[in-house]
Amino acid sequence: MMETTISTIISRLFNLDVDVVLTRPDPQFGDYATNVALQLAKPLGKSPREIAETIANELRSNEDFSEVTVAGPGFINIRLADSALLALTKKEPQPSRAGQTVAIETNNPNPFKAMHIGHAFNAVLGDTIANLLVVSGAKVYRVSYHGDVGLHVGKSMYSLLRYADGDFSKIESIPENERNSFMSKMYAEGSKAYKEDEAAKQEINDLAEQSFEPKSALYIQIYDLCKKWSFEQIDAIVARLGNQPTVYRFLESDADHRGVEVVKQNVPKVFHESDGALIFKGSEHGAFDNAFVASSGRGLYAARDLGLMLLKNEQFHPDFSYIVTAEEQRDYFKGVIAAAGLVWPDQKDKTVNISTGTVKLSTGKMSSRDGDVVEIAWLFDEFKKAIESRGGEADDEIIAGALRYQFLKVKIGSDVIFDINEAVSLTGNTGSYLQYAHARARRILEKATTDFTMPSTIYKEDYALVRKLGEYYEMVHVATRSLEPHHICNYLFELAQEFNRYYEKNQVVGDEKEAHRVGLVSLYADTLRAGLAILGIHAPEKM
RNA sequence: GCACCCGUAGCUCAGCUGGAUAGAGCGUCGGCUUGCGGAGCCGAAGGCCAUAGGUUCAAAUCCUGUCGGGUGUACCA
Repeated sequence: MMETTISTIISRLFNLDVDVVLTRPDPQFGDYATNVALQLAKPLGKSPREIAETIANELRSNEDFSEVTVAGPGFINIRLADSALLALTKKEPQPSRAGQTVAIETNNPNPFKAMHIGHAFNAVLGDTIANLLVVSGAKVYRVSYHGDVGLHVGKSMYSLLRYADGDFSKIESIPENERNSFMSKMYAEGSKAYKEDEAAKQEINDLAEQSFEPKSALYIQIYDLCKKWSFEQIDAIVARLGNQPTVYRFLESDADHRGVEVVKQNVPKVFHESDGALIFKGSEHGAFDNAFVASSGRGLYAARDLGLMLLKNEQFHPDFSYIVTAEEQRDYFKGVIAAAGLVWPDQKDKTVNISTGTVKLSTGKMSSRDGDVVEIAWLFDEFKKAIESRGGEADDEIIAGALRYQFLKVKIGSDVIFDINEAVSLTGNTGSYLQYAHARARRILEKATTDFTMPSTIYKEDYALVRKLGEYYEMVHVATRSLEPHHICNYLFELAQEFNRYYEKNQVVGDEKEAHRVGLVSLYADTLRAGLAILGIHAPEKM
């Protein structure tokens, strides 16, 4: 590592231990830069430039460096020798989580409700973070978790039972392609009745209770069928979005009694009785006081999350367990995680909540509570139209690429303002730009008339591109360490721009340097494909 | 009320373990196409990085106040 080389030199010269940080400066300055001399100025009582010169002198004898200069207030700028710069392009990302086992929820839409764009956002983020964990060497289990009990089930069942009117076959005969909107409608109607009609509210509460212990055979028939339909829909949509399949589906109905058991066993050590409910005083742990078990004795969402932790441990024994949720649940999870740490001290901080922003349309926030639902199938159709209007062919992989990129390019935690026209425009910093860039590069390789050689020298016109290619492994390291996919988006976009600049001025096929240039194109196309793969975006050969 | 998050170009966002002239996309304006895919490339205009202080050789980045916005605040999930 270059950093350690430099810090070794510093400790020899000045007898001081410092963390050397190398940055990528503006190309005019060099390939790497460090400001250690500025940091050392004070403890050494010398001028930073003088210190920088002393260090630079030592570095100049290193054969990996073609030029070491001191600039500005005392920056040390390093230019790499061609061989060293080319070596960077072949460097593999470090497996910083090798040996770790992790579980991560990569989707968790509730059955009986419609899946909207917010679910897609969450699923894409979870899946991409899972990809980052894989790249960093962890053994990754992708799981899902679904709320198959509770009030929302009562709302849907209210409408479903009315629709069936005692006859199960009326539900059973709903054609496959109408099921999603049918379920969505059933939930909306139940939701409306709950708000507007006191009698309906009573009935829905009872039906919600029945999601734990059904009272009629018809309830069970409808519940089981619609749950099955929901999961079929969820799996299909998630696959269409380009997510890797999950290996296990956890259900709240299974987590519930395990969680309640845990809570009851830990009164009064962790939980306390208050107004008949069992609560955790989250306010003493940076969260808020929250009921885990209701006064009725019924387990609540928080208890189920504890039960889920148990189930995950039994299944996978993960070193870390990641849960990706919207930021609204941040304090809630802070409380649950704090409680879990007290219940199981050896599991403390094992569960990590990654909070995301919200997807908003220009018209406002979208949710399944009001009618302003953006269905994912509709989004796919819009993308398809836009791509085809450009004369392109749009399959699901192309569309999912555009959609995923839109979600992933902002820093995790930020809101995504989803402007359908912008998302669909396909120009600029978009998934389609990158997919197109890749397809173009592959076409060049296809047309090449000579066998390519891996570049061994760097011509003047190659420099910017080669340097960018050499940043890949560093960028992956940053992204995997922080579990922030947007770094990859930014990098790939910059890389593609750099290549397009190169390609604009330098002919590849037919040029006397063809073999060399085709080698560069090949390196570029492979890098692009590798980066896109982490994002879960397909790199097409043609489009 | 209290807690957490946020405020960077007209719009949408990067940059924030402090460092050299604050970047990109979209939009606007102006160029480039007799060559491998123009979904492209080049250029211009556009910023007291909300605001007032503080720490520092150095602040968009750290600290504090103020203003503005968002989210959460137990028996929904």
